[in-house]
Amino acid sequence: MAIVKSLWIAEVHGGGLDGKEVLLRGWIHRTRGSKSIRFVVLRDSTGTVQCVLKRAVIGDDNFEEISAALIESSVELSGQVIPTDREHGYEIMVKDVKIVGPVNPQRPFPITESAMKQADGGETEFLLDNRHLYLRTGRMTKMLKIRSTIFGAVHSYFRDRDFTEYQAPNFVAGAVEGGSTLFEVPYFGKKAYLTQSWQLYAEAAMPALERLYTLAPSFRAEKSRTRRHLTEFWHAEMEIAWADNEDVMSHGEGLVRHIARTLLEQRSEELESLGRDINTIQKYAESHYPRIRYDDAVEMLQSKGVEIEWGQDLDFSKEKILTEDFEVPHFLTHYPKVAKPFYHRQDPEDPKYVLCHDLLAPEGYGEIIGGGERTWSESEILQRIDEEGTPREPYEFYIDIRRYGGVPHGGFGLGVDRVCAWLAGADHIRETIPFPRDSRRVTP
RNA sequence: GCCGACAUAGCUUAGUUGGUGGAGCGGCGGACUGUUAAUCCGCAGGUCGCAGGUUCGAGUCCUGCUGUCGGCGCCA
Repeated sequence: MAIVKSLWIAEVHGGGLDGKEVLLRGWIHRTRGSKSIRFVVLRDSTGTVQCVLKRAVIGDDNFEEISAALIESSVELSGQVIPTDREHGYEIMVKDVKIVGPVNPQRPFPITESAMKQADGGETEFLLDNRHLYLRTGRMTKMLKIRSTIFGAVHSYFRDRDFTEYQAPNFVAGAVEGGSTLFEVPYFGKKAYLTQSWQLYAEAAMPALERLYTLAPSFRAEKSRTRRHLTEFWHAEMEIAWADNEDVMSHGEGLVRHIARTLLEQRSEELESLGRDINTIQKYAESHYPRIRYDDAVEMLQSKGVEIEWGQDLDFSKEKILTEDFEVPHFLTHYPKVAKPFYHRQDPEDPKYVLCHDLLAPEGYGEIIGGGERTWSESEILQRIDEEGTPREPYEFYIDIRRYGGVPHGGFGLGVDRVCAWLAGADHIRETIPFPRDSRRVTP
């Protein structure tokens, strides 16, 4: 082919190429035609364009070949950009075409219109089994771009504020919380576990870096069957020295707003084509996120007739009722000490509570952040561990951080996939990650 | 861990009180010089998830198993 430089399809639609000859590379999205004319809708990572192939122009051999080519065959073609008043804006009047990677008619591309029909806002077993092929369909492609932008926004938020990115090991010896939800892996004759959180290791580096963050996978062996749980999920976590619960919360709010703002700037088109109302995201990007104390939340629930006792953790069914009253994310703070693990610092003003917070996303998406101020003095941490009945030994290194110049500090963890699901308006967290892992699926 | 559904062609599905399993999409063949999920004609494609049972006869009724989906708990 005479033309060397290939263009993106988005560049064609960008205008200014009327009458110019271009080379495009991509995959056949749709194809239809008759004995002497063929229409191929070509797709690349930037969009689609209709290409018109006439037998009289490209010759019999080329014409037969392109007419026989199935959906998802990869092709390279060159032709003239022509404006059209039909649906597409611009088309390519093709002069030359080459099939690069054909599709065997014995095994046509399995993801058909009928398979996709069910996928709109949900996923079928078939599409999950064929995830490697589903990725290239429009809905997943948009989701992956939104996801990438969110990941980028997490990095830019922290880096613009002088946080240092810091990595913790993924193989660990113990749990952050619970213990029942750890994935055990054999480790040269010993037992190791996949990390549930970066936090304990982050606290170790807190006196060195003071402001640190990570964006890494966490693993939880929960047999959860819900639309907001994965066994392998992406966790954006931060830890900051000389900070109290309020300071940490304002970073949580800042980060989420920054993510929403970045999406508006860079992915409005994708969001809208997934059916998301931009005004909704605008609200999330601009509003202040209210704070409610646990006690007030319990009262609100009781006034709605929900049966809840003080001291009980707020489970999802109760979160859902709470979120009905809010149009923007909101923090729940000051949980009862009995409901939270030892690393949450108890409130010096009332030791029944701990200085913690959860950020709940509206529209029924629920918890996206969990964080708070850490128990930072040696005496308090020993007291909290002992009163929980937790053995001290596995936490010696954690206690050491307090023995050598403990300072007030705190941090939070944000479920990035949950944020993707919420902001993109996905029905299930699985829609937001290329190869979702849950208690029943590790393939493909 | 608990509760509830579902399983029919490559995909999405219809299938009546139990009586020889249909369709649309996709594929193949043909028609058509501008289509838009192109259209029109034709063809192929099924161990009705698996194993038992009831019955003259089971996709349909019963039991068990497997798989999947949804919800709860747990959490991000």
